[in-house]
Amino acid sequence: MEKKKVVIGMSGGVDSSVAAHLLKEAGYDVVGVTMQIWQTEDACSLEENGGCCGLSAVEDARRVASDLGIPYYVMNFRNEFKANVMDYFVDEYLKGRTPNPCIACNRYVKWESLLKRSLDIGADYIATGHYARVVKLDNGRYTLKKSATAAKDQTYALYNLTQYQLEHTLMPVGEYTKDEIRKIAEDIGLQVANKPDSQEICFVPDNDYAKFIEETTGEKVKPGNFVTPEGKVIGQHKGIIHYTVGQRKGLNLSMGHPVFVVAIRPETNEVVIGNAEDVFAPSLRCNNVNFMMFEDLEGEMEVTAKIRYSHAGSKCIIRKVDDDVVECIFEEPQRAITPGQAVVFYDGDYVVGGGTIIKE
RNA sequence: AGGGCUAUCGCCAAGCGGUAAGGCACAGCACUUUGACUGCUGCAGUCGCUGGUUCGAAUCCAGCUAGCCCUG
Repeated sequence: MEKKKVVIGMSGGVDSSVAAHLLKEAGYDVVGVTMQIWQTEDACSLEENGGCCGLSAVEDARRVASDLGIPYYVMNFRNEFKANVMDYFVDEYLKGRTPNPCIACNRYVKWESLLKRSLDIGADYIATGHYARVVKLDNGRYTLKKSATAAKDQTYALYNLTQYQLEHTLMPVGEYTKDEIRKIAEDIGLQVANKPDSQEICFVPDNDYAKFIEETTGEKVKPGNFVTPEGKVIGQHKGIIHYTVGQRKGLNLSMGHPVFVVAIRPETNEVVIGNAEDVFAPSLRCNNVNFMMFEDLEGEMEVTAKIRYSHAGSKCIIRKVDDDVVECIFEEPQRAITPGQAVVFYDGDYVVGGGTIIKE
């Protein structure tokens, strides 16, 4: 029987490197690929920022592929990344919303572009170093299961995957803890064993995303008013792109007690400021919905929803209120429900589906 | 140019003769494959100015300056 061929997306980090190793051990015909996304050629050799989409990606990944004895290629996805991740990121902020670029990158770049090109060159699967597990349910559908370790689970950022994409995806790292992965990396002698995890937005290395937006658009954002929920003006803000719901730092508002961003109003260029308790809300709505466990949601369902990457999850009831709109009513009010962020529904360890949070 | 009140960190504010609390803001670090939240640490050699009393003053006294209020 012929070996199945799998393309592993290699970032040069520990996780994808070990994933490649695990696949090879499991008997797959493994091909390593690094996606060129935002880096310019001369920046690729810089030695900073490990992990997902870091600067030293190509150099490290090539080295790992060589160590593992697998073929290695670099594929250019700059256009796809620019259009679907960077431009989306900028547009969302300009609209007063808070995007999650990693989710967009996963969906459009990794699971649309990379998967297509991989299948084109004869692969059966693509694989990544995500902490998540692809499983097939009794009803024949594919879904994601949380990784073996609650401490590191990345299913949230992958809720968008279609059945077809899941059917052609392998995530071998999902069965292990981060420590186990590092241990394996050490045992097989990988140089990258101790590379730090990635963080921040990969294409904004200095973490000043507002500056990035202004450089991209070539325009300064307009300052506006900070207002209370009652409409009283209490100060001037630097432009709505600098803020997100729930934010406290950087407001430069000295009210005697902590104050937070409650909402952003792009129509009037206002940022609404309130107390800690004003940031809580009992429900949300989302669109761009994708379900994994079933074709479509019928009636009501009790699930656990995560409203941001590092959210423990909270019990709620979901139901459709329109063709592509799901309403989610929480048992307990949730803090900083933010338009533009993803909400992902879970049934135990399994991903039910998810969507993009919209304004109430 | 009569009378009263007030002047302490960017903002608010303790202090009432014994050697500058606290909150907010701000900064750094930790956490984090998004933005945030959170936690930890830091943050007035000086109390509007000038003199005086005292072993010792932000705290008492005098003058000056500034702001607020009342009466001309």
